[in-house]
Amino acid sequence: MKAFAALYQRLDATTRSSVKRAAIVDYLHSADPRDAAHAVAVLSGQRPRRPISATLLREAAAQASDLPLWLLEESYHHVGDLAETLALLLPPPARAEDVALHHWMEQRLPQLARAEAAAQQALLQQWWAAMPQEQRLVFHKLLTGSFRVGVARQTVTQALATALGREPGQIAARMMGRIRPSADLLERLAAAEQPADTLAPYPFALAHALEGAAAELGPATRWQAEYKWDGIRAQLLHRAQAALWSRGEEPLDASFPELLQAAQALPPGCVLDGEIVAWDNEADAVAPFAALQRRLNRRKPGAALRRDVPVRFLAYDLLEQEGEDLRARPLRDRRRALETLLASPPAGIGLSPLLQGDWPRRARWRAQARAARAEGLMLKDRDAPYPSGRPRGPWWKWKLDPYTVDAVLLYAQAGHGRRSGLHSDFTLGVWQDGELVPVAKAYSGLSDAELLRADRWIRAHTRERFGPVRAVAPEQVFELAFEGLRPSSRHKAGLALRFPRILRWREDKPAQQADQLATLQRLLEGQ
DNA sequence: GTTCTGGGCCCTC
DNA sequence: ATCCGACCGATTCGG
DNA sequence: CCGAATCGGTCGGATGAGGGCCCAGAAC
Repeated sequence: MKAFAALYQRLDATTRSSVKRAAIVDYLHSADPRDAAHAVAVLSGQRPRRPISATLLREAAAQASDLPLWLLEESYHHVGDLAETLALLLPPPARAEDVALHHWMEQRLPQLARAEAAAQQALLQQWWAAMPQEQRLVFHKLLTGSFRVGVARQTVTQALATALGREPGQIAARMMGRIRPSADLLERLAAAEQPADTLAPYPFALAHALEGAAAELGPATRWQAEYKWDGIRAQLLHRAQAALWSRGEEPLDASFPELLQAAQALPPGCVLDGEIVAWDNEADAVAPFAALQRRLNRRKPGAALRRDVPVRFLAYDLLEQEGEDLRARPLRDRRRALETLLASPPAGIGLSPLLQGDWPRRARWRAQARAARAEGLMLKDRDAPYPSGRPRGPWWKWKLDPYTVDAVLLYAQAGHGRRSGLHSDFTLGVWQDGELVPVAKAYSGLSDAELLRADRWIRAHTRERFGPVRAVAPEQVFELAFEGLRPSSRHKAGLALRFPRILRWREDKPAQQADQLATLQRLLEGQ
């Protein structure tokens, strides 16, 4: 763990990816392969399930440091990071022993997870007493689950490629899906042959938002247009078995068994890229995203739920056919192969239709997108291979224009991490019968300078404090942009905004001129 | 003792 | 999802 | 011609709403 803690410190001390890469390479060269395997898994975002609740952890830390719980909480609010707060407050260890990372991951953390509450705290006391101070932070990061050190999967991939002397592309392909952190992980990543039994997906192609006019992309015939469905992006594959993967590389097999069954009817050795959508059988159309959410994260959807919320996989790309990787072929070829493959698709799998026509015609498709339960259109270069990651050029999302609303700042709360100490988290409201009712929280959209100015204003105009939350004089108006509305119990207004963000600070506008709740309610009904 | 509720986490968008 | 800001590498600018 | 400024592309970090899961503690 000593070497891993040192690696963490090197990663944490810089924002330069070149330095981060070098630090990981150094670590991989010197670490025990068993430890390296776990380090790779953790750094690339594969975190163990939380072995102890935050409450028990805090209590144990309060006891170990002989501090009252409230003081620990207060310190946490100032530091903004639980793992760091605890690392700073605990007394120095009585003795120091170095336990290997793989031992922590394979023995001690599972042991902690299995233990009863009292035993968990006893174990922590025992471990803290023998843990070198500089290892605590990393240890707490492993415990709290929030292992964020600013290392992208890609950084880890590049470091692995350097350390193992392989192409980043090969490493990236082998890192897809779940990583098994066994002692031979590095060997497996470096091996010349891809294991035949893999059910791993391909790296997902992602798109940038289109800025400017679509016509600037060139002739419409070069661009394939489809709806941007409001569902869950996924790869559905059939190799030795069927499998379904989310964009975050989480297996979705358990949640959507009917899609797996459908995939088994496809010829083996094929991988589809597409969108899982909820389906309205009566209307024979896509159902709202909210319906789909009831299916997501279900361990085992019951028959009633499956009947209530039927789903479909709308395919729009074919990445593999008869075991052959098609990604290098131009989209027009892949699309043709996809249409042939799905000429008479199994129940549950559909073909996402193309939206033909020139740019003005496509602008009209886009204008109607909301009625089709789509968020806009996708525009894809027919001559381009399947993109890896999110490059600029081959794929664009041409979303609907967002709605806007002018809302009044009601409450503010301090942020975390980079934002700790700044009141960056705003709750905003609109008018109803002469009162302001909260409709949304928003932070993003202000520059650092504006945030600093807003923080100063908030401190000077606080009316009341509820713990970390301040109620402020209802004077400041912010223009919010959002993608849609839905009924909500979270906010007093009874509705919530989707993807709210601050467009600008309307310092020119008095609070009385902010928007009315009725306006938003009408918008919700009209949607 | 059983059921309800709220908070934290973690996934989607 | 969204957004801002920092960094990186390549290209252009200016002395 | 070479170093400095600039620019597009990427990456990192901090944040929204909603639903399921899990656990602890309260209510019945």
